Amino acid sequence: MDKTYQPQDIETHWYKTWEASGYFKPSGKGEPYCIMIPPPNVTGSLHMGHGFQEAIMDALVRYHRMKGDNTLWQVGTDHAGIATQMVVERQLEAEGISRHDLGRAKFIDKVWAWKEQSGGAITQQLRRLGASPDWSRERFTMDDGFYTAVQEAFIQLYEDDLIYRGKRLVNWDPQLHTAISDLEVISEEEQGHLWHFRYPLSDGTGYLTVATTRPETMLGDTAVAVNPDDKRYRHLIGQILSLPLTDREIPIIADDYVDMEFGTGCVKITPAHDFNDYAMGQRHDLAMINILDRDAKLNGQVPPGYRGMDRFAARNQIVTDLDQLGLLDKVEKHTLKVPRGDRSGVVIEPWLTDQWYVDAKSLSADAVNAVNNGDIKFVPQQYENMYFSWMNDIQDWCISRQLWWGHRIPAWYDDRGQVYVGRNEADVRAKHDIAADTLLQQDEDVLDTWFSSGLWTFGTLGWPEDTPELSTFHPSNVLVTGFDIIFFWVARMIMLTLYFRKEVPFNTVYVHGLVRDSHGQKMSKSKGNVLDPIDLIDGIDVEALVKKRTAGLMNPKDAKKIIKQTRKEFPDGLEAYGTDALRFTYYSLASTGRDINFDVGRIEGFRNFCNKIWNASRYVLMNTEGYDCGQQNDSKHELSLADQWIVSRLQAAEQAVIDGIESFRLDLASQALYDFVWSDYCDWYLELSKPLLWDDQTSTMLQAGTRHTLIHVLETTLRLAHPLIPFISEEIWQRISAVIDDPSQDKDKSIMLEAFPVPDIAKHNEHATKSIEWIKSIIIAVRNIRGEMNISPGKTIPVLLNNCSAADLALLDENTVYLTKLANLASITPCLPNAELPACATALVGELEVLVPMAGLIDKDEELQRLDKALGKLTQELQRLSNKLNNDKFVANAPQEVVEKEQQKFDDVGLSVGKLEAQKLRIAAL
RNA sequence: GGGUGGUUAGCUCAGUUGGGAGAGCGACGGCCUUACAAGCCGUAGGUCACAGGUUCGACCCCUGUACCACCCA
Repeated sequence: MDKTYQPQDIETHWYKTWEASGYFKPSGKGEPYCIMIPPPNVTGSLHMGHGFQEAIMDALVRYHRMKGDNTLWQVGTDHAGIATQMVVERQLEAEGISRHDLGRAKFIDKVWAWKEQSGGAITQQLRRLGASPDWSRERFTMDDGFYTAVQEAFIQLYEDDLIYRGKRLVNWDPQLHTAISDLEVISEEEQGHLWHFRYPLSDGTGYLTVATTRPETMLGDTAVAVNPDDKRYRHLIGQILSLPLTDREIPIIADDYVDMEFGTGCVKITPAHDFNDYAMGQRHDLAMINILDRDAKLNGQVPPGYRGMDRFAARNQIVTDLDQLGLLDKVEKHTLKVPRGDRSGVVIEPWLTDQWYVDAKSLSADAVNAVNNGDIKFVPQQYENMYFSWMNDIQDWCISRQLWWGHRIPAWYDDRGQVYVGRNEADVRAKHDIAADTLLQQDEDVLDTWFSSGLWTFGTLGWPEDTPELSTFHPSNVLVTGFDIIFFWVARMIMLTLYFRKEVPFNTVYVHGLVRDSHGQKMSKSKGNVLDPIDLIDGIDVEALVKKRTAGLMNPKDAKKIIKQTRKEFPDGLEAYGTDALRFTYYSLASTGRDINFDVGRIEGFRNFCNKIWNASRYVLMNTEGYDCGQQNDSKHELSLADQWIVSRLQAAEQAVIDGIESFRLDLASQALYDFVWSDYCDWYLELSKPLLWDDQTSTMLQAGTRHTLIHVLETTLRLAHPLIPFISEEIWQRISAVIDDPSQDKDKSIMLEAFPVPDIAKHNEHATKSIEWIKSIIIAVRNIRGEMNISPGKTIPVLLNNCSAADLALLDENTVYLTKLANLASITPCLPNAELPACATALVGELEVLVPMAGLIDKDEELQRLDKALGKLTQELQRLSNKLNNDKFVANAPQEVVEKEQQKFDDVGLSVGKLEAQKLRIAAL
C-alpha cells in the first residue's frame, strides 16, 4: 500500500467494476426500498447542490442495499423545455440559422442530436460522485414511454374536467415568447422610480394623484382604487376620472387591498398587466385592456402615437407627455422588486393569453390530507407548514408553454376553433366522429416540464402500464430534495400521484438545506464564488480556477473582483481531495439547518480522515498478513482487555451510525464514525495493540486475539463506513478480506454486497470500558505533566502511584505493559502506605495520585505554577457545587439522584483540592 | 406587512425528555516515537445575540427586542 491515500488511483476502477457487475440493480430479494432521483436538467452540469443531494441519496441507498432490502434508486433526467431549446438555438445562431428557418420538425431533430451527444454530461458527473442508481433503468422525460404517460395524464385530467383552456394573466417572457412558471421568475430588488401622476376628475373639480412604478401601463388603466377607510378620498368613491392621453373615462373604486400608506393612497388599476390588478378587476368587474403585443411593444389598443413603441421607450414618452400636460406631480427614487426571466434576464410581463390550466384547487384537498394524516411526512417537520400555506392558497396551474421542445399538447382544433383532446388525430376523429374533410390542427404548444416531472415517481416505473416495478416500488420511500422546490415539484407530484395512483408518491420528504459558500453567500456565477464538485475531487490550479470563474460572465465588470477574491481565497487552487472526502464533508454538514456553508477547510480535514483510515489499515495489514489471526473457527485465540473494549465501543458506534442514518441526521452518523475511527480505534486501540504484538512475552493466544480484533473491527468499520465513503472502504476491504477469508471462496465480490453491521448488546463490556478508561486517565495524566513541564517525549521517566485502592493495584498489575509503553515509562511503582515519598509532580486520577519524581526533571517553581492552575480550576468548581448544595431549595426540590450526584462531585472535588493543596505545601517547603 | 429558520470558541458547525458547554479547522508550545508530519503529544480560547419571565436550576421552555437569511404579499 502507498504511504498516503491516493483517491484518484482507485475511484474510477471501482466504479466501473460495480456498474459492470450490475451491483446497482435491485436484488429482487427483501423489503422493497426505493428512492426516485429528482431528475436533473439534461442541459445541466453538476453543482454543489446536486453533489450534496446525490451524496445523501447514495448513502441511504447503499445502507438499505447492505441491510438486505430490495433497493431501487431510479435515475433519469428531465428535458428542461426552455433551457434545452435555448442551448440548441444558440448553437444554431452561431451558424446564422434560426429555429424558424429550420422548421419545427427539423429543429426537434437537432435537439435530439444535441441530447445524444452532450446531454449525458451530468450523469457522467454523477458517476464521479460514486452514486449507485440503477443505470439500466435510466429514464428521460421525453422518451417514448414517458410521453405515453404524459399524454395519458393530460387526457384523463381533461376528461375529468380538471384541465381547461382559458385566458388568464401569465408570466410572459417577451424575448423567449413563452409563458414561464413562477419558479422561472426571479424577483430581485432594483433601483427604480415612483412617478406621481394627476388624473383629472371628469367634472373638472380637481384631480387625484396616483403613484406608479410602471407609467407605460397607464394606457391600459380601467380604474383607480382607494381604500374605503381612507378619509382623504372616501367622498370621491364612485366618481369618474378622465384618463390622460386617452379618451377613456374610468371610475374611482374602493378596495381594502389598497395600502393607504403607500404612495398617495391611490392606485391605478391595469387588470391586463398586473396580477394584483387582475384580481381586483375580477372583484369589481372591470374591463381588461391588453395594450402589449408578444414582444412587449404597445399594440393597437393605445393611441396611434404610441403604437409599436417598446415598453421602456413608451415609459419615457408617457412621462414626458404627462409632464408637458402639467400632470406629472413628482418623481421619487424607489426600490422595487423587478421580475426577470431566469433564462433570458429580461423583465417579465404579466400578459393575457390563452393557456391550458390544471384545476389545482380540486386536486389539492387530497394532497393536503395526505400530509395531515401522516401518509407523507416531512423531515424536518417544520416544512409541512410551508407546504400547507402554499396548498391552502393554491392557484390554478398554467401548464402550456409556447415552445417547440417538450410534450406537445394532445389537443386538436377544427376550423371553427372547437377543441378535441385525444391520443392522436385519428383517435380524435374516431371519438368525435369528425369527417375526413374537416381540417384538424394540433395545438402548437407544449406542456410545462414540471407537468411531466410531476408524474416522475410512477411514470418511470412504467405507468400507465401495470408493471411489476410499479407494484413493488411505488410508493417510493423517501424523496430527497431542497426546500426551494417544495411548491413547484413536490406539491404537484403529490397532487398528480394521488389523482392517478390513489396513493402517495413517497412516504417521507427529506428536505435538505441549500449549499452556500463558507460565508453563507449563495453560490453564483456573478459573485464568482462557485465551487465545482469535480474540481474538489480532482483538484484545480489557481489559473484554471480563475479562468473558469470569469468565463461567460453576464457582467464582465465583475471579473476584476472575482479574480482578486479567488486568488486570495485559493492562492494554490484546490487540492485533489477525492470523492470520499467530498462526500464525507457533505454528510458532516447535513444537519437540520437551511443553509449549508461549505468551507474548503473542512474537506481537507476529511481527506485527512481518509488518509487516517488508509494508514490504520496499512498497520493492520502489516501485523496480520501471514499471521494467525484466529480467523478460522478451529483456531484458538484469547481477547485482551483492549480487544474487548474496542469491540464494545464498536457496538456503540454502529448504533450511533444507524440512528443517524435512520433519522436523516447524516451529520451525526458521520461524526460518530469519525470519532470511533480516529479517537477510539486509531488513537487508543492501535496503540494498545502494539505492546502485545511487539512483546515476545505475550502469549500466542493473546496475540492471535489481538490480530483477530484488529482485522475484524477494521472490516466491520469499513462496512459501517461504506454508505458514506464507498471507494476507500471498498479498496481497503478487498485487501483485508483477502487476509480474513478462506482463499478457496468466491473471489467475485464487493463490500457493496456485504451485510451492514448490526450491533450486539452482548458485546457491550462494562468491565473493559472501565479498565481502559482507567488506563487512559493515567497515561493522559503523565502526558500532561510531560507536556506542561517540557519533558521530552523520548525520555523515559519513572512514575509512582500513591493512594492505590485494591482495584487500582489489580488494574496496575494487569496493565503495566500498556502504561509503560504508551506513557514511555522507565517504571511504574505503587507506593507503600505511609512511605516516605520523594518530591514529585502530581496529577490526580480520582483519588489515585500519579507522581513523577522531580529530581533532575522538574523545576520547583514551574510545578508550583502548574499546581496553582489546576487548583484554580478545581476551586471554582468546588465553589459552584457548594453554592448549589447550600441552596435549600435545590436540595428540597431537585430529584434526589441529582442532589446525590452533585454531593458526590462536591466530595470528589473537595478531596482533590485537599490533595493538591497538601502537595503545594510540600513543594513550597523544598 | 405576514410567515419560517438562524444568532454557541477567531472560522465552519454539533448540543433530542432543563441538572458538569463540545468537534473540526485555525492559534500557541513540544515531538520525524518501527500505520499516518494529510501525523503524534499537550495548552489556551465561550456573560451560549440582548432583555424579561417560568423553575431549586435555562444554550434548552415562554414573552419581547435587535441583527442575518429565506419564503409569501
